[in-house]
Amino acid sequence: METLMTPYEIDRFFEELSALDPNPQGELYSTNPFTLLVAVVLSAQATDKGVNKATKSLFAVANTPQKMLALGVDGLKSYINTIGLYNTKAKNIMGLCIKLVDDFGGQIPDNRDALEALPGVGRKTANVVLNAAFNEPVIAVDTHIFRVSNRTGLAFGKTPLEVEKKLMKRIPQKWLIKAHHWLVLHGRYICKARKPLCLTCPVRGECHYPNKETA
DNA sequence: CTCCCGATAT
DNA sequence: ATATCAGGAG
Repeated sequence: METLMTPYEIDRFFEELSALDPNPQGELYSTNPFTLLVAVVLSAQATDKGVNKATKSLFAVANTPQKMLALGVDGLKSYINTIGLYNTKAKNIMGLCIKLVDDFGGQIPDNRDALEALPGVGRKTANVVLNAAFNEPVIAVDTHIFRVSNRTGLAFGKTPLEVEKKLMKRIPQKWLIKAHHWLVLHGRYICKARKPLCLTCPVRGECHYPNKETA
């Protein structure tokens, strides 16, 4: 049976991450809120490295909804066909651009309901935009944060939404905005899905993951 | 729950 | 060879 991190351990946990990386940045390439939104939609079940490779040339040509629409769905596909699930992503991005132009004057809406009403945008993507583009203290629970939370004992849950609600209650306000990036980066490079680097992990002292001696 | 679906790490 | 990657829609 796994145990939850104590409030004291949670504070230590983020103190450690803060000391190592005081100003954590996302690794998805973007130039404005619109390209951020598109990059996050493309990043579903894909590595950000692979997404960045495609978006570097795409965003040079199309950094607004209007310019994206001008490419046409097949033109867009020619840029992103190295990314998994690219057919549905291309369709969603075109629909998303139409809605941005028709309903929001080409701007990115700043509330979750409007964001989630865009094709291809669910709660996780909406939360990333709210956090990164509008500086709101929300946690977007992706595959990394879901795994890190359940492993370390930061928060347990069977679904991302369940984990998100618990994280919002358990993480002190002062860490909340940066916690999102810290947890994603920690999951990507240390608390990896396959071979977590427990022996050299900076937050080993606070972590409740069993079997970390053998990993 | 299934489908979408290429690149990369192991 | 297969698990995994800043998930979302039907």
